[in-house]
Amino acid sequence: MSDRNRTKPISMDAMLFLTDDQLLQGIELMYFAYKGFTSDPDRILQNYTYGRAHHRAIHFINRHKGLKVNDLLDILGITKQSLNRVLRQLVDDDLVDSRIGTKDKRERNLFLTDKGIALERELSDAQRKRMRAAYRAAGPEAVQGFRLVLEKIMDGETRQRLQRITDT
Amino acid sequence: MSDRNRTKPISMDAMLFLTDDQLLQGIELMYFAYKGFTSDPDRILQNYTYGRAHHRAIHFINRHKGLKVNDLLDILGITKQSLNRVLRQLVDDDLVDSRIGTKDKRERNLFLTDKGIALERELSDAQRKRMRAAYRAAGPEAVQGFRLVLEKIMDGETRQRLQRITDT
DNA sequence: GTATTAAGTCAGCATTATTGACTTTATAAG
DNA sequence: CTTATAAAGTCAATAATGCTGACTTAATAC
Repeated sequence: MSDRNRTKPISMDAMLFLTDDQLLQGIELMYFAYKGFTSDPDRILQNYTYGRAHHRAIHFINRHKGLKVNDLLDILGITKQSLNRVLRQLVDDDLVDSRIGTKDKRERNLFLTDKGIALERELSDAQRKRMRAAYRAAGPEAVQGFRLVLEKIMDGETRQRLQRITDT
Repeated sequence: MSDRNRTKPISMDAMLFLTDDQLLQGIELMYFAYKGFTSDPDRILQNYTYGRAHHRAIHFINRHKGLKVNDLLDILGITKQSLNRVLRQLVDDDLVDSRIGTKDKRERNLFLTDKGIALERELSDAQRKRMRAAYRAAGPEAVQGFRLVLEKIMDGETRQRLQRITDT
């Protein structure tokens, strides 16, 4: 019998349920949970002419009121051309207000209008309700763990980008 | 002062960090984590002619070897016509083997070929690596919580569907 | 023998993303 | 002051993934 076999009776991997199958289960869980997570807004958005892209724009404009177009592009990780169509619709439909920057007039600061705030409410209420129910059912400790793992799954790049925006 | 105010000094919501802002943070976390979660496979798939839809098909055919086309449609929650394009490509490219059912000859049982198994490996290795790192960094208790909350976020319908397939 | 089921197909359309090539306006650098 | 850079916006073409509707083929069920 080798040294290796004698000195590693309980591996770190075993403690963490890190068998390939357990990891695959986690991966699936992530997929299905995300599907549930987006299902409420998706259903609501069907009543409008909007899709997920609009939802995301509305969400982040609400979270970071007055953010610049470039910041939004940075957060979403999409191209200017991709956002353009969506943002133009939202501005045309009077959900988003695009104000010329006070310091630098090239910049546009984005805000939700009252109409935009109303839609944001409708969307996030549904999503919050689901999260609240899940949190309740799972309990406070589970929520702590949930958040911790999600943070670690995120790209480091994304984490930094978020930090940058939040600091501003 | 009303009874209600006196008897509820610390609410269940407060214990669970259920303020609207905390919930919104959880929602964002979910969005960004999912983005990170899919980034590795997405990068790999760019080297092929495939996308996320192909990945999902490959994943579930691997997880439930020999599953029927209808089962796969059920799991993915998409239409037959949507899957068709993807599945045909995978069969044409010799990644998936579609065998006529032994009991009911109308049915097709789906399997990965050696080539399909190789791609599945490449994709899931990357994803597992990320999950393993996140699990390690967060610790066993956090992982427990993570899984518990994700289960609760899922649609009840989805949970039942999964159960149905797993039992088979 | 007819109805139903499983699978597969074709056509057309919508959403969301991409790249490339520009324009306009405003600020920064020389 | 002129030129370079930067922020925003636009047009066109393309791709991936989903949808609905309308079918066909083959096999099983009644």
